[in-house]
Amino acid sequence: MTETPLPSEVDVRGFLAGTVACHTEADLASKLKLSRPLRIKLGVDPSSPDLHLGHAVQLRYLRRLQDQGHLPVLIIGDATARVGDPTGRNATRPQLNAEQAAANAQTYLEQAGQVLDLDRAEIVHNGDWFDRMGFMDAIELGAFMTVARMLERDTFATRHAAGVPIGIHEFLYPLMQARDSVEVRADVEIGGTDQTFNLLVGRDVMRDAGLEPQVCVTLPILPGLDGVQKMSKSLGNAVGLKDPPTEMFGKVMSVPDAQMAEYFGLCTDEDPQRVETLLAGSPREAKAALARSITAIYHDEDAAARASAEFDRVFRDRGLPDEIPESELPTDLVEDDGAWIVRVLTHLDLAPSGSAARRLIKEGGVKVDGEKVQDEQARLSRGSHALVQVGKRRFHRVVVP
RNA sequence: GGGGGAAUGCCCGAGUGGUUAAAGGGGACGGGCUGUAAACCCGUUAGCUUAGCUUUCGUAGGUUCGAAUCCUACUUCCCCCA
Repeated sequence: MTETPLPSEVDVRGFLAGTVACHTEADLASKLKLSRPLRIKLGVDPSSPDLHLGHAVQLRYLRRLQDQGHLPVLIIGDATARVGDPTGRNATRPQLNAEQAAANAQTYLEQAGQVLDLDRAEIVHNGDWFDRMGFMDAIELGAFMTVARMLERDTFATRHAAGVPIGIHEFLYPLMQARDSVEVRADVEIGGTDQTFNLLVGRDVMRDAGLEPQVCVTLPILPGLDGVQKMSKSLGNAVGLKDPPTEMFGKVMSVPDAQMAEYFGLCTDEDPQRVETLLAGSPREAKAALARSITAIYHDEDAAARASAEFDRVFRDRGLPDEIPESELPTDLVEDDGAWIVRVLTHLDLAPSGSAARRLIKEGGVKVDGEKVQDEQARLSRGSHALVQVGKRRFHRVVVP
C-alpha cells in the first residue's frame, strides 16, 4: 500500500540519499518545511593537517547540500583538538598545542576548499567560545552525561576492559561537540557513523538549552587502502587530497578489488550504470577507471590521464616515470675508486641504514642503470651519471663528481 | 590509604639464568607471479665496510663464568579494596 509521498518526504529522501542513518527523519521533514536554508554543521578537528578521501566523503555530501541551497557551518575544532576525540581510539589521543592546531586549521581549510565552496559557508572556531568558558561552565556541561552512558560506548568499554587508561577529559569530548551545536544553532549535524553517539549528545544538550534538537545524519565510513580499517593517516592507509596525481592514482590502484564498488560510490560522481558495467568487466580496467576518476576530481582530467599512462609505463611495462629526482653526490662520498653503492643508497634516503642497503642488494632490489646490483661492494665510478633504482618505484639519478 | 600486577624490537605479543639479535602475528620492505602499488607464494625486518664486532628487552645499580630472565632502588602504568 504505497501512498503518494508528500513533497516533504521527497525532500527528505533527496536530502538523505547516500547516507546511513538519520535521527530523526520526522525532525528533518519539519525542518525542511521551514523553507529556509538549513544550517548544516560539520565539526572538524585540526588534529592532522592532511585531509584524505575519508574526509572527502563528508565534504562531498556537504557540498551536495550546499548546492541544494543549504548553509554549511564548518567548525574548526581548535579547542576540541586539544582534547582529542576518543572515538575509535584504543589509546588516548595526543593533545595538540594551540599553535599546531592553528596551523593545521589553515591547511585544513585550503584542502576543504577543493570540495566545498567556502565563500558560501560559515566557518567558526570553537576556541572562540570554549576559551571564554570557565571551569564551572565545564562542570555544568559534565553534569549532562552519566558515567554509565559513557562506558556503554564501545571505545571506552573496550579500553576499560583491556585496562587501557581513559582520561577524564576524554569523557568531556562529546559534550564539547554538543556544545558547539548550541553555539552555532545547528539544524543538522553530519558525521561518519562512528560519530553517532557524539552527534546524538548534541540533541540532548540543545534541547536543554531551549533549542530545537539538531537532526543527526550519519555517512558511511570509507575503508582505507587495506580494505579493512577506516581510512586514516596514522594508519598509513589514506589517500591524501593533496597527494600528487601519480601518487593518488597509484594509491587508488592498491585498493583491494572487493572495495572498488564502495570507492566508486563514495568517492566519485560516476553514473551507477557505468560503474556496474565497469565492475562486470576487467577488474584492472575498472580500478584504473576508479583511480582516474578520483584523480581527476582533485587535480584534472589531464593530470589523471597522465598519471594513468605513467602508472602503466612504470608498473605494467616496468618503464621509467616522467619525473625522476636528480642530484649530485657530495664529494666526501666519493673515493678514488668511485662512490660505494651502500653509501649512495643511504645518502639518497633509498635505504634507512647501511645494513638495510646491504639487505636490499642481497634481495636483488637494487638496480643501477637497469642492471641488478649483485655485489655489495659495487662502486659508481667517478664522473659518471647513474640511474639508481630501488624496488619497482623508487628512482634517482645521480651525478658522481 | 591498603593490596596485587605490568613495562620486550615499528605495533601487538611469547619468553622466567645458557645455540636469544630474542617465538608468533600485524605492518613495512624486497623478490616471484600477475590483472595493479589487487590476490597469492617466497624472503627480509638493530647498527657497523658484516666469515666478525657493537648495542638492544622501562631507568640505575647488583648477584653470576653467563641475565630479557634472579636481587635492590627508582620511574611510569593498570587492576582490586577503601
